[in-house]
Amino acid sequence: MGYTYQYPRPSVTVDCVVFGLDLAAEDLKVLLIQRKKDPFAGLWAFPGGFVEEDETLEESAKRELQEETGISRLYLEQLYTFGDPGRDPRGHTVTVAYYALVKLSDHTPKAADDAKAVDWFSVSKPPKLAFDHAKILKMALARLRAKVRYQPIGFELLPAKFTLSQLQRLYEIVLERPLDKRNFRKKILGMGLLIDLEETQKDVAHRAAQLYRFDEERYRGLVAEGFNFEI
Amino acid sequence: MGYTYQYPRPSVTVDCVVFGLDLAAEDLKVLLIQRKKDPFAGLWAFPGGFVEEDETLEESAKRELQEETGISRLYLEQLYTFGDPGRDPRGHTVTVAYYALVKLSDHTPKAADDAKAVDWFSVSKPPKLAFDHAKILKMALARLRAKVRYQPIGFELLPAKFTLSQLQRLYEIVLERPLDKRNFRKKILGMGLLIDLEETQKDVAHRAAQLYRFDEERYRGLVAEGFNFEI
DNA sequence: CCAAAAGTGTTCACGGTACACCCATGC
DNA sequence: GCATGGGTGTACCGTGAACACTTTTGG
Repeated sequence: MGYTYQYPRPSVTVDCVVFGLDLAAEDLKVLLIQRKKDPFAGLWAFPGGFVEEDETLEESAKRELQEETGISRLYLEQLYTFGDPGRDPRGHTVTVAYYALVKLSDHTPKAADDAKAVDWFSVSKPPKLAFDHAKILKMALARLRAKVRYQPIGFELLPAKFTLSQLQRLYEIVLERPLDKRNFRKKILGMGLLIDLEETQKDVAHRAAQLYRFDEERYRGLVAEGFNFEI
Repeated sequence: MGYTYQYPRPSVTVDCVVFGLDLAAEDLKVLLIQRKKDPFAGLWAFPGGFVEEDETLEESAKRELQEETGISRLYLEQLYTFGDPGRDPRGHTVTVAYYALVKLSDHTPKAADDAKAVDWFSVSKPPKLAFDHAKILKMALARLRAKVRYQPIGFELLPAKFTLSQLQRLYEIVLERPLDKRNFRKKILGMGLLIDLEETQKDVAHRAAQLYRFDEERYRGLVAEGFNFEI
């Protein structure tokens, strides 16, 4: 039994580079799965797998993520397609890579999954990666760093309610450079995209900060008028 | 005869959206091929075809372009991968789309190719396109318009020697808005990326303009120092 | 001498950047 | 009362935007 074609066909897979922000450790994390089988048994890889019939690439990416990590709600965007022959020793495989942003708080420990080793790693010192996943990670990071500056995707990494300091720390972690507090607040509040929730942090050992949420609706409205988000 | 696999596999193709700049007509053009066979016989499509074993996606794109249009030297960049089931009525086909920039002067008539209808069309009024190529064209245009502003790829569309007015017209055509002549010159010359060839236009019925060429080497040097090109 | 495009400076407004202190809260 | 982060305003500078006339060349 099998499927026969006149010409050879490469396999098509999707891979997801899932980013999460660890505010406590002030670190950007990536979600990886440890491979049980060869090739690259023991090394870590992005969640992903074969594209099935009758599903779009994005559906495929979401399905694999759900199956392998239980993650469902996320920001997902196509990154790049890698198809060098030799990138998979088992045969020509073209992989469509996606990158995803999730709220780490929604998907914390994960390690004790169904016998599968799934874990978050610092993007700055990841374990040894299978296939060409180190190259994919590098490209995903570059894309995230570029995109976070001109699209309000950073909010996808934060809890729904966040403080201005958390938002600033997010940008500092992703962009790997310090930002001036007063200028940051002036700029971000000036855009009018944050809704003051009239609610403050609880259980902090210092003055409690104001909580905000991102005004998605207003953002769409402003974009329609030609507004450009920029940090 | 044939190739048999345990699971069904989508076909993998590449498609190239080739842009050329028609300075005489002040128009941005795209290179299309008329389909002889069904599906979509008679409609126009981007050059492209199946990815073969043992070639990278980019090699594949270049090979198809060479075979179908004779074009070889060009700027080529991956655009996006389209894989919706149903985008090809013959079966699930994933296509990795590239976009390319060529110097139109090097590839002018083309129409009288080996019985194949190949022609340049204005991007603003293309003919009816096969498959989901209208969607791909739209995305390629958006990418070009965005990228031309922060990467010096526009030069790929101009002859090696060009005048400042031609360069300005290029940006005006691609961005679809007028630019101020004095500000444009101030900015572009201020970057120090143009080499004055100490040579002027010939055979023009008005004051001959100075010719320049893009200083690729200096651009790479500046980028290494953290320079960002921007129009 | 006329048509056509080349070439050239200045002013103004705005946004980015630099920078330091007081405030509220919990322990 | 002290440690910890929260919250605030102003001055300067550089860049982007607006804007009009003179020069050169060929026909």
